[in-house]
Amino acid sequence: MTIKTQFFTTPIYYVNAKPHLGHAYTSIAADVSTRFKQMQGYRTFFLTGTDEHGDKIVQAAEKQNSTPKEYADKISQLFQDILPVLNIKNDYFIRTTDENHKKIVKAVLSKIHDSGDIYFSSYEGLYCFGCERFYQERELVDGKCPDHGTAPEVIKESNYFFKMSKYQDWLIDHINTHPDFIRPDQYRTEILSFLKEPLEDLCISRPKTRLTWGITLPFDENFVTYVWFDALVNYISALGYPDSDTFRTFWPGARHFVAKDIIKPHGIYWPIMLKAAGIDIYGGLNVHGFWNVQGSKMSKSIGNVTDPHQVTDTYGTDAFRYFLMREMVFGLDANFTEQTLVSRINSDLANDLGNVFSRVLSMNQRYFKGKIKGADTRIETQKNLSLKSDAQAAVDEFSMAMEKCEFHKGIQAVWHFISILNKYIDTNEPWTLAKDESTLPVLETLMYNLIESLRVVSCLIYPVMPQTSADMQKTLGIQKTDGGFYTLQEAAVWGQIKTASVLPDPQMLFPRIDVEKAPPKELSTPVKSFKPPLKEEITIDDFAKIDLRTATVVKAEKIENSSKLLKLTVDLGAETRQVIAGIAKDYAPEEIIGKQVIVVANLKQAHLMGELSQGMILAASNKKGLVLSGFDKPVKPGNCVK
RNA sequence: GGCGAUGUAGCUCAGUAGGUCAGAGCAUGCGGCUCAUAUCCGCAGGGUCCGGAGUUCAAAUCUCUGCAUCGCUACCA
Repeated sequence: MTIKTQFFTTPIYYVNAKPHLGHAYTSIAADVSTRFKQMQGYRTFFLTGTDEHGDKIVQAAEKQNSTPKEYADKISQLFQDILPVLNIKNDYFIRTTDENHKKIVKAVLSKIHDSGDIYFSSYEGLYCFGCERFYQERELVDGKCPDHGTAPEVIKESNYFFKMSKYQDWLIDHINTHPDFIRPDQYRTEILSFLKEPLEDLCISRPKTRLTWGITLPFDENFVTYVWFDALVNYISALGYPDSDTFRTFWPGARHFVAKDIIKPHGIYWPIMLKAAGIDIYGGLNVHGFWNVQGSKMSKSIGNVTDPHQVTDTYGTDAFRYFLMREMVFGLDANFTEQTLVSRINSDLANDLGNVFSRVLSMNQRYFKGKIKGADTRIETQKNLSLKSDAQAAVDEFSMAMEKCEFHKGIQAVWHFISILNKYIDTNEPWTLAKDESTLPVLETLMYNLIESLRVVSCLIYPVMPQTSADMQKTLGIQKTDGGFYTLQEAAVWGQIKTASVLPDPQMLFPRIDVEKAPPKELSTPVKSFKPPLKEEITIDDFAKIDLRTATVVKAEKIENSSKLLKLTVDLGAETRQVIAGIAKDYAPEEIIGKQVIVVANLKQAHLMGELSQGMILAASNKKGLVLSGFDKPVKPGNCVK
């Protein structure tokens, strides 16, 4: 018989930032799924890694006076170092700067190039030589580069393009015929709706005159490959595509864990790349949502906690893993707060799991000095004391949910079982049975069933909390060597705890966190950071170039077909001008007439929606929208503002 | 503006072949137990299921419309 296999991946993380909560979640989810698949008897391969090429890395490296490679080494190491901290067991860690990866990217590119799906083409764009990049019209400030203040030049550049459009219909069909291809469903719909529009071909190169930190195209020495083409190939290069056994064994049915922001490259580019290269399409995508961390509202302790190192240091790895898996519905966004985390730890882990474990084993200690007595099946039937079917139900529900990445439901199934155990104890009152010699056999049956149930619980929590699972099993005297685990099949077999063995005193699995004694909130100063980050420092001379003037709005009207833009006529004293302002969502034309505002008066004029704009009015922007600048006393139009 | 999603108890959310679907967990209050990490068990309070209209004998659940929030996108000088 053939052993079933499963390949799971995380995205390769871009090395321009340190690992944070989002990275931790994706990796933990993939790790949990991997461990679960192992419990189902699958052979698994779990891949993670870092994405290390591109402009941003070069720039970040320059800032630190190091080379791109040195910089990438450093950040990549951070991602590698956090894996053991989160108890993630990956089979391989790939880096896009690995020689083998580069080789395979080239091989795939050659293959697609040979088959005619890559073509050379030139296009025109606005290019700033200072930044060494193209700008979209709308990115420019005053028609100039926002960084250099110089007007970008229209240049013609040639690049290689990948004919994605050719495969659009094929992809739509593939998604329709493979319901599992993108999960959960909402993201499948999203991709399909995106595919209703014609796909544009993908630019996959950068000339070396602009970027050298990348993989040279195999068919043109003067170009490097750009962005996704390099990154996505990691999923097969890591397995040793094309010839290795590992690739042959694990590639079929591969599933990629990704956050919702990168479903386009994964759901569209990647399958088309594979198709074009004649490689089997991966099995599917598991798409998850974002963690919201309420930025500035958070106290320091909470704020720091979003650093995975901090939170695991404070609360432990298993508690962190549990919280992430329990709190987020896979696919939807969720909130991360320290308060919720602590609440989960106290109620679910300490009060429920930890307490029932301690409760049962302490009783067994007290009544039988830790010795495991057996269950009397006759008494069990008579008094209806069996927990077997409840355990089986927990295993079944757990399995069904985990299979679909419904981690929260899987966990709920286990906790429902724990709740049954508590009720079972309450109903049968072992402390009463212990007082009467004649009911000792009933007590023995009771205790055996409870301990057996703890065994089942210990097996089921393995994917989410491997360490706690092992700790429980050690106490129960059933630990596997080498951090092993029980398969679902093994776990479900009732009656495995050996009678006559003696269990030690239980240790406390999860101490309660005393909320009262928690660090006083007022002591922790909020860590606020500018969002978006502050721009580069400028001098007073730089600022002096900007000519700000007071102005009065004398006329305002909506621009047809525009949802954001208002056409304003402003009085600047010396002259009146027409200014197009993107404030229509927050201000009705009539309500701003007569308002005094600040205008950037020496801004180069531009056209928007066909309308001339001779300046720009200043407004504060926040989440809710825009608030116009103004003055607390009336001023004459045309005055300087400084 | 376009496309999509969401809107159910104080909080986080379950809940569609439309009829015990008005629920769970946490939080709150009361009662009980004492084996356990002041844990566990039971009970209670509290909701116009975003508003409105419609289909139906019957709608949180279907249709339309409005409002709010979020995401993507278009034009944010």
